[in-house]
Amino acid sequence: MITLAEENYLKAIWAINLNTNKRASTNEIANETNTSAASVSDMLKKLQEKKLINYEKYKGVKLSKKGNNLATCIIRKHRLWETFLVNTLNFKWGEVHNVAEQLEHVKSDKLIDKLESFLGNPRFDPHGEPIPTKEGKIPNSNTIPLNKLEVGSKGNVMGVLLDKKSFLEYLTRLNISIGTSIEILEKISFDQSLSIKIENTKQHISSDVAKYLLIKTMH
Amino acid sequence: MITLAEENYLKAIWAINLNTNKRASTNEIANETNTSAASVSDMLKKLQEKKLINYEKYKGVKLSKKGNNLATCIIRKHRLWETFLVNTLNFKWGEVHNVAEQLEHVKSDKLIDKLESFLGNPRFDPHGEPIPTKEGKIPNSNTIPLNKLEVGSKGNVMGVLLDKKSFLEYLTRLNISIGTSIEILEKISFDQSLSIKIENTKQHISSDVAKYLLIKTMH
DNA sequence: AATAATTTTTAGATTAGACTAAATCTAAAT
DNA sequence: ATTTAGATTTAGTCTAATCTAAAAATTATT
Repeated sequence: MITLAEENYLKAIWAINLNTNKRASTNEIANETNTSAASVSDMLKKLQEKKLINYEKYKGVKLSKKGNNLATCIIRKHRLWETFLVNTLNFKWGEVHNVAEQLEHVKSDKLIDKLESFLGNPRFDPHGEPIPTKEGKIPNSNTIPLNKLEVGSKGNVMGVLLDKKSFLEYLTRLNISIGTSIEILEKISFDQSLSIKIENTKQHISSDVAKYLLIKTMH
Repeated sequence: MITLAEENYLKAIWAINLNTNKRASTNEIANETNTSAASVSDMLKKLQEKKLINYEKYKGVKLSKKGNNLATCIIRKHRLWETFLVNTLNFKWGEVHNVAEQLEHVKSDKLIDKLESFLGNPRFDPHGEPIPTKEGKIPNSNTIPLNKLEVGSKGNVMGVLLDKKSFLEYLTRLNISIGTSIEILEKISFDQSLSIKIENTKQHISSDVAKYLLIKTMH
């Protein structure tokens, strides 16, 4: 049986592995889970014991096949619950993260399957992130972060890479949500900030914001 | 902050107080929570410390005002989630208890309020049990257990007093669900078992079954 | 009323998950 | 190649929630 704390560590390692594609370090995990390096070190031994990760002292960790399946399953639950909260219960997209973090740990395969079909088998959650299938496949959205696009490109916002309240509320203030059309007018070479046209209004955003916005370009 | 274990103890005490209307004993609570009397004794001190119960050594416990409010709130969540599982996700009424026991601990007032209004502010759950309101009021159903009725009475099943899989599956086999019409044909004085007519079919049930069936009589 | 049976509490351990502080290892810089 | 800075692990505590076994209190029985 897997505990709640273990699930949260797996999720953290999954997120680090995903972004950087290299072994997660003890400090990175401590940072992601808001715990101390010492606690992480303890927990890595337990997860190794349960064959959920590949761990060598001082060398960082990767999820094992088994650990990856479990983590993917938790992400699946998180994103389906977020979809439920926004689409069915009319939560705003910035309010759902904390609640979904609790709901994702509820243990019942039947529940999540029935929830999925009730929601109409969605492939993306309200932030545009792909929802893993029951088999663990992660849909491809063919999107690219806004900061990787060239001046002149046009496209639509398909998702965000950061599920953080302050970020999402800022987007709302900028009038940006899923589907919003965006065109890059100018890139400032000094700080990589961008002048963009949002639904025909000119705005200026930092590169920090741009890197978390997923765009599907037109071609 | 209240922990998961504390919530479960409050629920257990609530259930015992409800049925017997007297102080819950250590052993009763241990039985209800599947723990040892020693564990209960420890926990009662903590709950007393937090002013959630009135506890005197060797004298049993009652919920305090504060403890009762909290317990009612948990029951409310449990019953709303059961309603969701049955009405929205099409679970069978015998399958929902374990899942609802997990969902009831999710902490978010907004979630439970939105869920309630999504479900159409139901007053009774799929087992016919009253759902406490946000203010803690418990709707009255004007029902009476089947074993308290006299021979010749007619009525309809409005709920069950036992949320246990084997019991609910047996009811399904007897063709009994919420709304089913029932008439008492004969009561065997030896064992208090009953001959009843269920939707025009004759059946025989034990007094153990009868006492958990809530009937609304016609008059 | 004294004794027996039962219930409840206390005492002492255990486990999971966290922490701080100290020790050890790795990697970077001189 | 040392030294040093930074990362990681170990050692030792702590708290919450559980347990068993023993002690104490209450209740029931003769």
